[in-house]
Amino acid sequence: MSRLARVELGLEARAHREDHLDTRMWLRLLACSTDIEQAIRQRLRQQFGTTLSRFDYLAQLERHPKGLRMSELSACLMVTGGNVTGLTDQLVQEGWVQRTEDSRDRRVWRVRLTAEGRRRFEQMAAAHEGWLRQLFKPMQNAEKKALYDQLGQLRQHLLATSDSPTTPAAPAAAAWPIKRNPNPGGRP
Amino acid sequence: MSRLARVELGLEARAHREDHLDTRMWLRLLACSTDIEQAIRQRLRQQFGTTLSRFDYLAQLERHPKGLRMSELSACLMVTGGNVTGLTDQLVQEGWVQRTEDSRDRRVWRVRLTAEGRRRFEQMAAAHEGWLRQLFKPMQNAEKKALYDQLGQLRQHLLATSDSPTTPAAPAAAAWPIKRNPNPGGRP
DNA sequence: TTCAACTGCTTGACTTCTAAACTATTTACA
DNA sequence: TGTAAATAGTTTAGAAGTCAAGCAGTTGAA
Repeated sequence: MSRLARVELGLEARAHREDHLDTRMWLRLLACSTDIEQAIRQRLRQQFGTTLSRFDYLAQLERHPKGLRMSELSACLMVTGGNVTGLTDQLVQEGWVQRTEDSRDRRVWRVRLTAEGRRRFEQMAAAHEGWLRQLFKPMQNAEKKALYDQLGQLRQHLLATSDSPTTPAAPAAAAWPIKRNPNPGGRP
Repeated sequence: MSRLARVELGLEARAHREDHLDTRMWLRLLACSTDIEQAIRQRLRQQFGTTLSRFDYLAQLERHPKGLRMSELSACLMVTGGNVTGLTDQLVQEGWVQRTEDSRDRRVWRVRLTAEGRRRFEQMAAAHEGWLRQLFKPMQNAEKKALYDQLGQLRQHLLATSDSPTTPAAPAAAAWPIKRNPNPGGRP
């Protein structure tokens, strides 16, 4: 057994037997996700010298040959605009993507893969799919399909809930009974 | 609809229709996990002024009243040792946890919750469970149970696979056909 | 037509995580 | 016993993320 398994299944160990099913489900979901993510991250780094964020970024562009705006990338990748600016700067400098101006609105950048970027991304994508095939090899196809469908339903619920006005995104001014880090901004 | 949903379901948009089931399953799993994680993170920050990492850290300690070694925390939390050192420093300074020496081995620290830390954590844990209940409210109980079981099987497979010698953790010296960022370490 | 409000992106200060090198201690064994 | 290897934890440089402030361009209403 791996070291992780010996120490009570990692993050999932947070679940007490008496915890609510909701909590146990979430911790298990998180643990699976983290396991896989770390495996992918490691392989991307070792075999391609790149990171998961960059891979995700390129993957979105590959889906959209006409390019995407920064703000669209930001939404697709579920990260902030500042982050997209930084990633784009790097990838442009390394020749994977290019920024082009939008003729209608001079504020916007349209980003797309370069030919070279596309070629390289396709290699990574093929490897990526292979890794996943290997990771999920022990699962029956029916199992996979069932899990895929369950997750689809969960996602629907989540998206629906997140819009509902019954979930105030931010309680006007939340009480903060807890002292914040008195030294924000790095080591002494 | 939320902004995210309009833009093709976020990370899951990476999935082509023709992608292998493995890929689609992973992207969907990741998307669910990210959605929930961001919701929890936001609430922890707004309502308790703390972070998910700290919450996870405290949760592990709460499960282990006798305390844990740094290395055990590192394994449980699935993060590196350096990270645990940093989190511990903060939490000690803020009075949530305490380090005590191990009498048998002077290299090891045993970390445990302070009384105050435990008291405060319990408040957060209660809120946390409430948030999850709300997030998963639209799901049927049978659905939840099914998903929980599916994920359990997946986790078993993953842990088993990660140990198997057929998955070389690190190919001896991987080819790096890709030029690394020529300017490592920030902006020009 | 002009100016206030909005939008799209960038910047800068900061946090959190990683990987890898380092220190201190323990263990194994010749 | 003495020393090499292993182990526990810390440090450091760098990646990647957040948030908030700022700037340039666009829009809309007086």
